[in-house]
Amino acid sequence: MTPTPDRTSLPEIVAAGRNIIEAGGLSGLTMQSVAERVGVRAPSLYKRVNGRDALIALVAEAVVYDLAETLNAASTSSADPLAQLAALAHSLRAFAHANRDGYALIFAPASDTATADPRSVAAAAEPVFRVATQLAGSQNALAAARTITAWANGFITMELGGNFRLGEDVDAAFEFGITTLGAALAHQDPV
Amino acid sequence: MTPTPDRTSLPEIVAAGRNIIEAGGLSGLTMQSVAERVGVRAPSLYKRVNGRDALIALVAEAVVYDLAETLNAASTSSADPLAQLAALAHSLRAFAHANRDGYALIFAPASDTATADPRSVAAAAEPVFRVATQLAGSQNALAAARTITAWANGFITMELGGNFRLGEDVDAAFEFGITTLGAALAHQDPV
DNA sequence: ACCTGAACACCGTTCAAGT
DNA sequence: ACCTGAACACCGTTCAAGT
Repeated sequence: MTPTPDRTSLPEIVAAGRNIIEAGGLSGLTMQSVAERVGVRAPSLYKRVNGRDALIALVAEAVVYDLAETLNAASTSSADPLAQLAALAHSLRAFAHANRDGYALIFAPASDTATADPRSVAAAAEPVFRVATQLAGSQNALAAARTITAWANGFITMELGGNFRLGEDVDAAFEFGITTLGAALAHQDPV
Repeated sequence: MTPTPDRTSLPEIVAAGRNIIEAGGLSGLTMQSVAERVGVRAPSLYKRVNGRDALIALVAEAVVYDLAETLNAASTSSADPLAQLAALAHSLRAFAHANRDGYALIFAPASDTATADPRSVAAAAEPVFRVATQLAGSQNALAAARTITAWANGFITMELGGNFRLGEDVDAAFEFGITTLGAALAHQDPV
């Protein structure tokens, strides 16, 4: 007679998915593991989520949302464009290290893996676009922003994927990239 | 009595896996789809391969091997370091476009996905290391090579992942990155 | 209106039995 | 020595039946 009260919610499900991914990787996220975490049976999840891939996409979206907040905070730390670039790069790397598998979801290259909406990713990268404009001028802003984000994301992906040789000074290579890119972009003619 | 003759081989299995990935993505690669492709039943694959993850790793290794050949060929195209950098970048991008899902395997960021041996990847990147040495001097060679590969791979990953807005001039942004990086690295003091 | 058990199709993997 | 069918555990997903 009386309708059963809600035993979970979409935000709770997404949070559970995110925790599971960070603890045991993407393969650990099963409909059953998520259901168990929120105290429900797997079929019930389909009342709020379209399926596993849709859930993964929602998790990716949540990570991007957090990343946007992090980058926004980092971009206000200084007025000097070069210092701002460094702050953005460092906070991005720190975020990736703190959210390893969640971060991997954002730019997941595999064609079948569900991923975040490119528009959300672009929105999160807004602070990068602003500093690129200051550095290279509005004419080159977009290409400059692409160069920065591509480098930073590529570096972090390689690092987290274990593609740096043991004993390498990874921190130094990261600093080298920041200063090299910063100097090169600042040499562009501002328009 | 008489032992059954071999009905398939490891190279054939790896090639089948690679074709399947390129046609239908990583999720299309199942032990059954591979077995069917080589004319055998799924359990038979375990005579030559340790399991699905091991097979994926072998596919990744095969892709890296091809990539190494491609980059080696591109690196001999010119004597000028800047032209060589451009040639390497272009051939890497062309290779990634021609081997989308195979390329994604190389730097797969997901912690659980099987991936290529970092040493094979490093070997494939040898031509990049050489041009980095010429550009930035042996002192900065490693950090410079990291900057180049991180940028190029990050750019390609974003591009293949659909993380560029529609209507953007992606080719122009790629050229911008090449010239910017080339100029910046050449400004380093050679040692 | 939400939840559940049961069921279905499809995985990866193991293994005893065939040749 | 390689191959196979059968079996097992575990997925994602659907759906009729409960409250």
